Amino acid sequence: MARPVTTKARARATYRHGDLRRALLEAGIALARDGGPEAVVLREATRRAGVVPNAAYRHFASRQDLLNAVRAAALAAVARAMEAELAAVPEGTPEEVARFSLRAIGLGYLRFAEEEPGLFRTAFAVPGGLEVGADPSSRGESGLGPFQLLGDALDKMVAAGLLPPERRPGAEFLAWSAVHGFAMLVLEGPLHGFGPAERREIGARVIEMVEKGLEVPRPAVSRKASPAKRGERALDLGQGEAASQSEA
Amino acid sequence: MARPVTTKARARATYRHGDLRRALLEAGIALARDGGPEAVVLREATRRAGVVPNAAYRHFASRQDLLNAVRAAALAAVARAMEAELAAVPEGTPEEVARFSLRAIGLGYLRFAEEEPGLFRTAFAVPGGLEVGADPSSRGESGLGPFQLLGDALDKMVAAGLLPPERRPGAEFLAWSAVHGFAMLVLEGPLHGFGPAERREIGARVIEMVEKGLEVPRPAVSRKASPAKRGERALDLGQGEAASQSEA
DNA sequence: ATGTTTTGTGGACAGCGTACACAATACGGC
DNA sequence: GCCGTATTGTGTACGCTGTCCACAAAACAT
Repeated sequence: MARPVTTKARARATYRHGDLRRALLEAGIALARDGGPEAVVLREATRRAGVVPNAAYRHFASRQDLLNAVRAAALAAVARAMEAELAAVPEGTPEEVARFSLRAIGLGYLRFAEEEPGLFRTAFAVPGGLEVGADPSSRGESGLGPFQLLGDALDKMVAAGLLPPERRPGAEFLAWSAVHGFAMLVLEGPLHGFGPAERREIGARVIEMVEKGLEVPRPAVSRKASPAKRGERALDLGQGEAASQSEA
Repeated sequence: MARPVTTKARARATYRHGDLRRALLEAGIALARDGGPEAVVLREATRRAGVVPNAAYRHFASRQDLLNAVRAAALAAVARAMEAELAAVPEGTPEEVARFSLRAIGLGYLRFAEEEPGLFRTAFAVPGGLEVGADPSSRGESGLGPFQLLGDALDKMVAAGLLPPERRPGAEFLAWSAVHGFAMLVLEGPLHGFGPAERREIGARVIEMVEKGLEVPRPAVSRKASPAKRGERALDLGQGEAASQSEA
């Protein structure tokens, strides 16, 4: 309602929608919010926009294209959740700020996963693949996406001397792995048996784990006892295994 | 081919398939292997089994039911990948065995994710939810599912004195979070820019992080400075937010 | 006012999951 | 061996989906 007609507001004819693209995007976001990515159905979005199915193709190349736009919006929402948490970080020494910033990032992430599971899954549980910083519409208020916000927090930790610079490269993946994995477990069921308080407790331990994992300069465990043969083949098994591993 | 006919092998009439359920399951597994869960299409499975679409309904209540069976098989495959890695753990002191068992679990998990992304995603990236130990057909050779295997490894660590007993509850979620999250990042794209060697390096650091995170008895960081107001409001974005968060 | 570009409509198609009625086969009791 | 019954695969059909095409209406440039 009250769409901004481009020239003269000839109120009778609804042929021109005014801002169909936005309407479709918002319908898609609403669908994703309750139902996740698979609920983003093109025809349903057009239905909600009060328009014939094919009209969508004037604004999105395909359902996947619409879904990508919804995903960008969901990523932006994740970024905003992080920013909201960052804004609550109290003043203090650079060390404190850095440490609590990292924590805030993690908490914002988990908070969003728990409160907006549909959008969260849309943002991340994507079959096709995920470009971390590509789409500019996936940023938060600060103009940064979730991934950049995490990187910033880690940079602050380096500056504050909490994270050895040589451990900085790849550190976002350590942090992201732990928190993202936890969010996935929460969403996918394994932690549904736990109450919210227990989940938060475990979530806090996950974040602690990240902090611990980043701080140590080198593993205390010597790898001397590591079996030689595993070092060689490492992660490639390759042939023969995949062929026979269907369930009998 | 060469299906075991139940009574007399009247080779001409193919009306009775022999073991359609198994054929459908294997077709479903094949579909999931290259294409992930969304590629498990009921009609295509029946096509591959050489049967009319509705025949599937004599063996599976719905597409979702077939998908669940495929998922169980995929979980069993994950368990077998873990077991294969466990079998390579060398003899040694209980501490060594315990530590390397945990590492083997993680490596097996990551190895499977990298080698069988389709099956891995089918096993875990499930919209509906995931029962960790429910289905008996989701176990490996040892009769244990992936989750129980991890639990066993952690129990071994407690027995070896590497993990304080009071930290044992919930520990599988810490470990699982980190490794599962890393696997997801590998599958979903963010780490596609890295070569296999770098991915393995980061994966190893993730596992180190888990080990570090489990060993420490209590967090060194006091939480005194945590902002109070955050406890109250938690996460309500609610109104007006979705409306304005589309990219213009 | 007129021609061009943009945007929404109408109709169609193949593919999907699934429901119902029906036919072919296997099995259990005689 | 025969026959009723339960099992399992077939045929047809419906509504849903994403997408293509030709066409019409509105907006814009001239």
